[in-house]
Amino acid sequence: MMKDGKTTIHDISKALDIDSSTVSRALNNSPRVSKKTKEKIVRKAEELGYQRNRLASNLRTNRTFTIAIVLPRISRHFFATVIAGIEETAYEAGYNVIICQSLDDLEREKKIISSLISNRVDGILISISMETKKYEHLESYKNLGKPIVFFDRPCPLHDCINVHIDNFKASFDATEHLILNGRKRIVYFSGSQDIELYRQRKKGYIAALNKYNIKVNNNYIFESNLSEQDGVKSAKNTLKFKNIDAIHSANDTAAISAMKYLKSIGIKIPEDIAIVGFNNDPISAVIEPSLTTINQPAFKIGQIASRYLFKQIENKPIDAKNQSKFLGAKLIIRNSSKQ
Amino acid sequence: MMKDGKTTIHDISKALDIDSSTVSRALNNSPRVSKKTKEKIVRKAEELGYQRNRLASNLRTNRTFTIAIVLPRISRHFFATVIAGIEETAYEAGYNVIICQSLDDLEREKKIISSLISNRVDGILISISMETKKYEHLESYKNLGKPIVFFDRPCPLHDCINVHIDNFKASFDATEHLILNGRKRIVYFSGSQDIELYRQRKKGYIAALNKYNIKVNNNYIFESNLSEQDGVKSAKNTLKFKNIDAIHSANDTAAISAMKYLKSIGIKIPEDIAIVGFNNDPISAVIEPSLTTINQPAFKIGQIASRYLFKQIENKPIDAKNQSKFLGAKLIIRNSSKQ
DNA sequence: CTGTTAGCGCGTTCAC
DNA sequence: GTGAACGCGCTAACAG
Repeated sequence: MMKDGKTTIHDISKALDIDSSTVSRALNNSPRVSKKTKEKIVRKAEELGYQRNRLASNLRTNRTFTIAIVLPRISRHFFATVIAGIEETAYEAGYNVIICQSLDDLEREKKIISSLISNRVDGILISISMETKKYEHLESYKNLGKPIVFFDRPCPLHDCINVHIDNFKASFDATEHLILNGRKRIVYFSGSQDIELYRQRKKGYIAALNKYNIKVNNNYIFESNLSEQDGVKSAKNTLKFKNIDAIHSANDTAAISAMKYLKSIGIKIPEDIAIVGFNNDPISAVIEPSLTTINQPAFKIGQIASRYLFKQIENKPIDAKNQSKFLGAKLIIRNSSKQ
Repeated sequence: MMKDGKTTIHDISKALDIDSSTVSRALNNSPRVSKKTKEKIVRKAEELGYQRNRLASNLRTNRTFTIAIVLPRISRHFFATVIAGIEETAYEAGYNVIICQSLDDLEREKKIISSLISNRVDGILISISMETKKYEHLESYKNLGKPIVFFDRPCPLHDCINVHIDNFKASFDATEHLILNGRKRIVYFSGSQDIELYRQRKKGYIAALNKYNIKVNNNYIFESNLSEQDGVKSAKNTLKFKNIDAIHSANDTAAISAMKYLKSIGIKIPEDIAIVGFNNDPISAVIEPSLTTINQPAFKIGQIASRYLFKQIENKPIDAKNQSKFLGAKLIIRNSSKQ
């Protein structure tokens, strides 16, 4: 048959002289339809090449079985891996995934959320843009009674789950690692202190210095957006000091580009200088095997964040106080209403 | 107001004592509504925090402003970059993007397509799974009158556009490059010859040997799925021969893992052996700068493929005979009905 | 267990 | 230029 895939439940209904509501129930595997009629209906449906029109059922039920991922940039390895983790979970649970890039642009993020509201996605997984400091756009989504889960970049929005690593600890460990390897004059490439994640990382760096009684030299701390250009710029600034023996960068983008630059001007890494980066990207580990990096369990983050989302969508009980360890970077899961 | 974002056109209709159909027209910017009422309506809509319910409008119009990308694996750098290219174009054109991974599993691909039919996505961009040799599932989508564009992996399905590089030429160039650098005994890691893309690449390899009067030695050609494990296995097989001075791999995964393995057992690359890989991933270029790779213009492929898709969705004229050059890998765009 | 009825929120006739 | 009425395809609510 296959006539355009436009077969509706009414076609089945007519062909079998069974009411369309029964057909609907049967196709939804409702327990309130007898096995026999169910079988008859299912057979006919296949015969006619029936495919449920989800648009109609979405409208009726006000559900879409679609979730959205909103993140700065798909092509960053960390995010691509998070997506893979989410996608796996979603596929198993029967959800579609739509993906939106904010490009770290707040206006774009707002537009995206507005479109997601119009499209009535069942839930949102988001790593907020660097520019996001107010959350009205997200609140207006929440007001629909639909859940948001934040990953990577924490957000204090009421009654939302956050999934991210323990940035303080990861940064502390990385710095300590350098110190224990005899590096004491450590330049720190910091991210914007408007952002919780980077505040935590900076604190970790400082705490490690304190632990080993190394004086914190504010001149050694460069704050930037940690872009590639920032990495080069910060590397150049680093060279103005004598005797620097390590760089700790709060993200991998800046770490890698700084390293590339330093190599290009003949500085041997890690003999002349050691670098620590937050490794989201396999390049950093490959480009210089001795580079110290903090692995973020990206795939796991995706799985866990989306599982929490699905639980909320399906009104299942959640316990968002768990804190588990993964790959050496402690993973934090918390519900911001509990704070 | 913001009462749940549940404002409908009827709320606006009541508040203004204008019929809802007029409200609908105004919000769709129909020319058949006076400027004044239009303005009044738009103002009220904003005041009430109205957001169109796309579920309803989708049902009515049988359009979704959503396209789907179906590909083997998101986390491969090549595909992640293609996605970024598609997403950019889609965002500009006002489309949502939903992403589905086939994991190179035909059954999964079929399920995905079936779900996309149910969800009435406006178009599909697909890099078919390795297992896909028949195309009924794709045809039943096409029968809805909706377009499919194939990228990376060509497909002969009638009346569909294909976007991919010139695999023959890329492979020829790579082999020639090795030869011109004095490498003559070149092992070739081939992909399955059931797949058009790998047939082309193999032909390119052979053609280059022919050009320089190098005899094709079939023992030097290993066919596999080019996975990481295959890379190691093929590398081991390569070592059984004496005097091999180059490896040309039909994909980067196998090339990289072969190279890692060879390095691990003390073979110096490229002094003892040169390797050519198809570079989809920046790692391969970074891990061994002298590794020769063929760059695929992934972002461009995404942009171009999605532009063709949007044109078809919007019934605009298309010319799918263009062939442009990009980054040294000739890009092919063709409509399979023209063949 | 099955049928009847009604309506999700829009967009589109067709009148006037 | 605007209003009334209908229907997209499906499912929830209520009968029986």
